[in-house]
Amino acid sequence: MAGTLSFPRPLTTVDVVIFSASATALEVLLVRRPEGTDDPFPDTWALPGGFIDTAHDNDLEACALRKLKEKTGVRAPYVEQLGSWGSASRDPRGWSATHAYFSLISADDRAFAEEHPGSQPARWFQVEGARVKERLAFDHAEILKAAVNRLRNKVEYTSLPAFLMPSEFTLSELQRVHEVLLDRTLEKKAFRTRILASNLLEELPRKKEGANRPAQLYRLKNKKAPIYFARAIVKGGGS
Amino acid sequence: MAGTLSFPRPLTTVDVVIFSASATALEVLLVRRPEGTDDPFPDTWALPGGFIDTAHDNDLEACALRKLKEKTGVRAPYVEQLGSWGSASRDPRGWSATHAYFSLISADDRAFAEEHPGSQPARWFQVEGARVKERLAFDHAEILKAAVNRLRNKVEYTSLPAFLMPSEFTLSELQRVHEVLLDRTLEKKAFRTRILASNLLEELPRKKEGANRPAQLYRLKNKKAPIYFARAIVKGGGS
DNA sequence: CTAACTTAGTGACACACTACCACTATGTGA
DNA sequence: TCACATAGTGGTAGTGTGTCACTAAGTTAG
Repeated sequence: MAGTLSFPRPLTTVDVVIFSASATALEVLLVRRPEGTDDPFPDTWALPGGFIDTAHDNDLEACALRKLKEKTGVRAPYVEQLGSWGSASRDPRGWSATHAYFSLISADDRAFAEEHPGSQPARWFQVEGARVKERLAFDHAEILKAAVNRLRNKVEYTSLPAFLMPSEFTLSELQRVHEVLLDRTLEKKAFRTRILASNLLEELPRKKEGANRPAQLYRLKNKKAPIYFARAIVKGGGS
Repeated sequence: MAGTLSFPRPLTTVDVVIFSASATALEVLLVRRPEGTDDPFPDTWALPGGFIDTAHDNDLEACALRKLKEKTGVRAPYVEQLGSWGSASRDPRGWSATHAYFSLISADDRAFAEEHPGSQPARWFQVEGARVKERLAFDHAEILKAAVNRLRNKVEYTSLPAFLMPSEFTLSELQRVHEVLLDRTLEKKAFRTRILASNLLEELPRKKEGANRPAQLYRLKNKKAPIYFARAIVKGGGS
């Protein structure tokens, strides 16, 4: 193992899959790669990310959080590592590896990204199945698919969807987000019992007024740590 | 984003946390780093791994499987990605990142590693708590801790421990491995009902003779894909 | 003012899997 | 043949989820 420093080093990047939820769909934030440069995939949508700045990023997570802050303005959202993808063929410039992160953004913070374009224009895209309609740069479609699958999976036994909600929300709204993510209806009573028994939420002293019976408002007790349920959601609801 | 190729590239490695189970403990395979070289952490135990061979490794997983094969002789064990660790400080040679994998080796294949030293001597070390007694190179103690925690967690709702068993085993043996991983006793009937109802095992037409009543032998129906239980193990057993 | 409508929220019981514990089964060795 | 050890089971309690019909509380149309 002498001369280890002489090993060729792969190109290394960090990419972030940033999710949010509209009223009817899961959405992912994508950026437009510039045209007229020598970089691959010009004028193509891609996951936010880029090279590690070895001079300023102390570690991978700091790098991911920096990119998240730049794109969404959010300082401390829910973030977890998704995995890494590396191969000789994923980047035309040579052997490359990316460290992919996975983030959930509150509905309150959805506007920022499209209003503050920064160096690259950004847009929310609806996720349909486990993909978006647009063609993505590199292997980002595969990374997105892994992120969506991971999220869908965790919906069944964690409280992750709660991190997509605005700061105050009703149980019905939370249920709707679950249903969008799982792509199936859930039974109201079972859902409410499960959530309320989990100690995830704090009841607020006010209700959301609407076209019908006002609904109790809640907020998250803990904005960063999810709850893990001992039992997964198994069955759906009617209608 | 012009001139992206000029970004300094971090040192990039792949490390593999290889677990097996003895009769009484979870064990991890470590290799001894050579002394008398310029490489950091000479004469120190470390996770098996090393630099990506960009000329021969097509992707990260292939690189991990190559290292696994070299160390354990096993071609297709259970492998999953654990995560990646990267920072300016984890390697004295500069900014470095490692892609960590996580593997479970059948008790049948434990002997190979210590009998075929290859370029570096290898040894199984007992895992106590989430660590080994020896000091490890780099941030490998942290990676090991993450791997142990992931494994412990998954024991509660997957069939992962089954991949640590020899090709034929009894339910009591499987339960003992669960108990070692969870560090608590389990209730026999509950455990057996859960496992048998899961369709994980295939009954063999023979029994294991021992000092007492012979026990039914089983083998895995699927050597690669784990089972995910809808409910986690919650409570323990007596004694 | 009242009825129809819509969404919020609950009561009561069925169901499935796990937990518990005492019991039986089948071998060895003194 | 009896003590002992481990394998394996029967029966029932416990706990969270699933089901569904019901009540609650607002709006809107007449």
